[in-house]
Amino acid sequence: MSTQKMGLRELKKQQTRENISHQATRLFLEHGFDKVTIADVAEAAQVAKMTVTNYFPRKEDLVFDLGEEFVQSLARTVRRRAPGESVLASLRRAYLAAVAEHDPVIGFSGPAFARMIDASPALTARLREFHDEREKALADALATETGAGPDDILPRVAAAQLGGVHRLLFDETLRRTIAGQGDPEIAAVLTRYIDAAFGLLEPSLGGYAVRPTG
Amino acid sequence: MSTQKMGLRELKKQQTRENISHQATRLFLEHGFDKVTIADVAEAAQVAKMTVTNYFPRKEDLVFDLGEEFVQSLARTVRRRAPGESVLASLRRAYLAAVAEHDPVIGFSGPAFARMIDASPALTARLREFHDEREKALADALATETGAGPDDILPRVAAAQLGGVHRLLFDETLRRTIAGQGDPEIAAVLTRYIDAAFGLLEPSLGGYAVRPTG
DNA sequence: CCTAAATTTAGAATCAACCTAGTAATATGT
DNA sequence: ACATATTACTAGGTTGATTCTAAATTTAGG
Repeated sequence: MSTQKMGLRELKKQQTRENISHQATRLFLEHGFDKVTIADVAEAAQVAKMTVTNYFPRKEDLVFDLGEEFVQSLARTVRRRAPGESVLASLRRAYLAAVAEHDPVIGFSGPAFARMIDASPALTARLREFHDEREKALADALATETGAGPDDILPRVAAAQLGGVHRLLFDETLRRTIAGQGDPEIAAVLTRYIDAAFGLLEPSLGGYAVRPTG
Repeated sequence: MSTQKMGLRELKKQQTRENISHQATRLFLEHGFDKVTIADVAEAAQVAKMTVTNYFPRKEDLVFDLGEEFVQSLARTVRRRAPGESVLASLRRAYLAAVAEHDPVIGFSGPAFARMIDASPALTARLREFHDEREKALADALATETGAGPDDILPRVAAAQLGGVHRLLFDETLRRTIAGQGDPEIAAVLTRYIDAAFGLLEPSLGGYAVRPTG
């Protein structure tokens, strides 16, 4: 990931990718996602169109740099939860922490970015896909953690409920950001919403998949 | 909706639309969604390409004829629930009924159709969008039913949980259909899954939005 | 029959996505 | 250091969904 142990070739690839991504983001925020073509991005980054497509197979990928991090976030939180902690408690704790630091991964991406996503059906669809992947990753983690079989539906139901809450709060963060509210204000509201949403899940999931102590 | 009180023009439009949809479905099931072009559909239906696009703005719309029905189904069930019945109970009852009659709207669409969707990222994405619209429609219905304000998140959390379960069961139906299981067999499994999934929601949502008696 | 409105058509333009063959740069083995 | 194999990049073209236009056709309503 870092520049450690990286040859000249890897370094240049990193630079090319970053340059393309940077130019694309700049153009998208300036003119809107749909108004900027792949050719525009290629020209701004001084590379061939094909090079843009090589690094970012879909145009939407130019926007969501944190996609992989986003997809893995819930599954990772669950896997790393402390002994004696339930899945629900670990996710709630992690979410509160992310809210406190205005983490972009939960939606604190700034007004321009939020507007750009909201204005583009293609980006909204891609975001939906990420939510889906994240839920699937969580379901897999839950199945592994609880030793459930492939036909056991409980991990998937739990993942749907938990993923649903996270998606909801993400959308709310975006919505309020677009409405012009500041991050601290949104964070305050989210804290209350977290209590309502996770609190509702407490009776059904509070005792689910508590990691054994020791 | 019916052919009642319909002039010649409306009738022909209906026929044109049905013809296009029918030819498209036939071609898609035969060759796969991605292998058939809009031009192919237009040629088979003996109309101009533009006419296909006029009736079905997106290529995916040629496939999902029951889309609007699908989107409204949960909200309508909730609005029509009996006095004294909770939202959760009404949805559970409606789902069991749909399973019993192998309703296409919950995923009983036949192996060829299921495979077609599964094989096409565009159709999968469109289906995701429908799930999303359905959840939003349900959230609106719940907000109206409970007289919740626009900043009340409870209806949206409930809709996310309920919509999540429905999406899960839909996907499971598709998955098993693709795996070659017959409708009766799938219906039997679903009945058990319904108990597990709705049962898990019982403690959190069992008392939510019970319609007043009288 | 005649005119207005709606529908359908043919044709072109745009652009994302994909493909291919060739060129340039880097890495590797001697 | 040099030759050769890999890998990255480029240039150019193809496909197909989507959008737009103006013209032709069809229907509705006098």
